[in-house]
Amino acid sequence: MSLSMRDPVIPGTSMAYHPFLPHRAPDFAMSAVLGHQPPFFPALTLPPNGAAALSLPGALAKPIMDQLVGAAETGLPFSSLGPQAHLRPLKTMEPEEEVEDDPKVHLEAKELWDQFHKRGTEMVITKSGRRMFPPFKVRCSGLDKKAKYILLMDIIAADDCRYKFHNSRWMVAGKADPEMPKRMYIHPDSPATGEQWMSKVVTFHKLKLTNNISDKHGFTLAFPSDHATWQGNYSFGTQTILNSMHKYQPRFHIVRANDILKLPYSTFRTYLFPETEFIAVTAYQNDKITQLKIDNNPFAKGFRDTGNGRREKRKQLTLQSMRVFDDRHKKENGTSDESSSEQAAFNCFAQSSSPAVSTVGTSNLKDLCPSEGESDAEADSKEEHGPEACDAAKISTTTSEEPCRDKGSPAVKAHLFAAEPGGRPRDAGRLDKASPDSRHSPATISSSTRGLGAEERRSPGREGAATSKAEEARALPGKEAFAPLTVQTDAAAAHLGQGPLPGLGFAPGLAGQQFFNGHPLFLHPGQFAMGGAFSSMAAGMGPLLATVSGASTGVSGLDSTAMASAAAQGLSGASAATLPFHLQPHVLASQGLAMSPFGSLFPYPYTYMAAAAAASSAAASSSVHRHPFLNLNTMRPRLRYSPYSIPMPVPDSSSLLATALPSMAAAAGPLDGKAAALAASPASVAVDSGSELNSRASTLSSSSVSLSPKLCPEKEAATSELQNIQRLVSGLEAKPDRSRSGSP
DNA sequence: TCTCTCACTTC
DNA sequence: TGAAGTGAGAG
Repeated sequence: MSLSMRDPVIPGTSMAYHPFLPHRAPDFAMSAVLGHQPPFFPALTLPPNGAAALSLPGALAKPIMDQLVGAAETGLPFSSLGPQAHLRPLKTMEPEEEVEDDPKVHLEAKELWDQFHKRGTEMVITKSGRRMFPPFKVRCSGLDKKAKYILLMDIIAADDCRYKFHNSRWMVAGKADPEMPKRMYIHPDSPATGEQWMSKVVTFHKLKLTNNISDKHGFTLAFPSDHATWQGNYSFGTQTILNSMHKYQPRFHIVRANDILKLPYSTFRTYLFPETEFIAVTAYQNDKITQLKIDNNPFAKGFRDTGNGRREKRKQLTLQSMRVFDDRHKKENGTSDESSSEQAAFNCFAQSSSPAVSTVGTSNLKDLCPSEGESDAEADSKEEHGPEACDAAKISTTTSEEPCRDKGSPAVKAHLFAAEPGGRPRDAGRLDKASPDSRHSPATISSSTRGLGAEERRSPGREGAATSKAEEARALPGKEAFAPLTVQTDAAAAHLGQGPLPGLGFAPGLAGQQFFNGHPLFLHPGQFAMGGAFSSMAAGMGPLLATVSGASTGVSGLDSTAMASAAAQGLSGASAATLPFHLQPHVLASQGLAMSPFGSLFPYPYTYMAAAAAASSAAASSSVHRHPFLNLNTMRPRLRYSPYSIPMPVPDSSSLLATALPSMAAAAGPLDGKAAALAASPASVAVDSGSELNSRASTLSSSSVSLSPKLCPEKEAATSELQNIQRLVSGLEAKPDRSRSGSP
């Protein structure tokens, strides 16, 4: 399908825009492609000094501005420009010929992410910028070896809430603060061939998170246009600006294009990994997360119990305090049951944390165990000890904390697509999420502007999974179950001429524009940013910016960071090592370009949640904006999703997988088989609308809720007790240091 | 809550 | 050797 097949932008409603250019560029480019003067061009014009106005880094500004805005530099209003403008030849603006590819993305360091998700999902942001931890790393497969791809990442608000850490858990504390300008980070090695990308793990460790709205790592620009759609700032930079105490969801995008200029005309495949969702904080709130990072981040090695640094000294001090406390406690209270029990717990805590007592190099596991009580033991054991200690450490199958709190993938996913009419905090909805471990599944979001009928599908499996807590629980101890939910946006069909699409988060103005619908990059004008590519321009952006067939940059740098987490990952998972990728099908073709039909998506047995990522736009309502994938069912189905859901670890079902994906099944380990089994045949179920979705969501929610009661009491009791102990300890120390107390 | 400095680490 | 990434801790 060629670009010419797309419907023209509806005059006065929405305007296509190029992320790096004034909004007119794309339209103009399109006009060039179409070979005619766009009739809808208003009188908007670019400032003569377009390039300067954009304040783009030289390396970027040059090629882009020269080629796309070159005409503007002459002072000519776009409206007067025609195909004869100084734009690149039509040919170069056309999308590359269709290439057979079927990108799949596997989140690396998944074990670590899972632990991260279980423990509270805190991600530190600082004024100067902090790297993400766990590091966002993915492995791609299914790419066309010869074709070039641009890989991007951005972080979007997960909901409209502000959070607070209260009583050892995250709670909604109100409405979200105004959203920070969003940025899109382009992997510095982009563009690179599929072969190059697939040869290594793609890491985004250079992306930093900051709360400094005025950080200089970005390039902000203001558009001169009066048009509401174009107001706002675009920023590009190595750092993504986030609001502290707000929840975010990283997204990964694959775009097959050898030229950044083709981004607007290329298919965006967006992948979401629920377990990577996090709450930005300026200081750690949850000790468990701190511990996780200390134990897995090389740079924090100095704080490990096994180290010789300050941590060790501090621990010793703590030990002393503990002894004092212990003695005093005995003298004062004698040995009542209560004290005994408390003491027992305390001792457990202390002992485990004591290097002398704990197994070599595995002290942390126990530290956390008592401190939090909860089922974190499993998590802790895994992460701290790696696989070897993990199994043994799996004490609790109930993610006590999880059920009670607002986390959980399956439910999350359900919620992602559940309507939230009252603007109900997504988080609230999440209260009923099931534990994340049962389904950390990557969500794939593919936006498409093709004229397919809007449909929503859900795999039967999801329902079963949602309702089957037992199974979920069962799955927890062992491996992760995957609850796939695939959603495909079909912007074009969904609403052409229908006006605003709240469900998708399309700005009213964009509703009628299919060209860019479903394109995350374009649907989030205010959120677009370029990241590290600029900082490391020479290496990464050079090629990217060199429009045409620039020499493909190698991906040598992709794997540069081998975090300690890798160790943990490797340890804990036999799964990680043996598992083939957790592939994510995505499907979408942006702008009418024919891409794999949805049907082709379902065959993938993996857990995916495809959502309408693209949806949001600067003009979109805040909630929608923040949640492109939410409220999908608030209106007519605009999404086609297929939740593969769930945890139906039935051996037999694996056969299905094998059938569907012989090669994959063969390669996959037991876990995969399970995951596959979980994924019901997507094609088989075509949910027609939000109503069903809602009902399903409801089911999920209710089921989750019902489960909570069972899991919480027990856990809470333990937690409470532990917390009491912790408080006592805290009382003795200037600062509570749960994980480090120890006793002789 | 946030910011800054510090000691420590990796690379 | 030094730049840069860490969490702790103080303010």
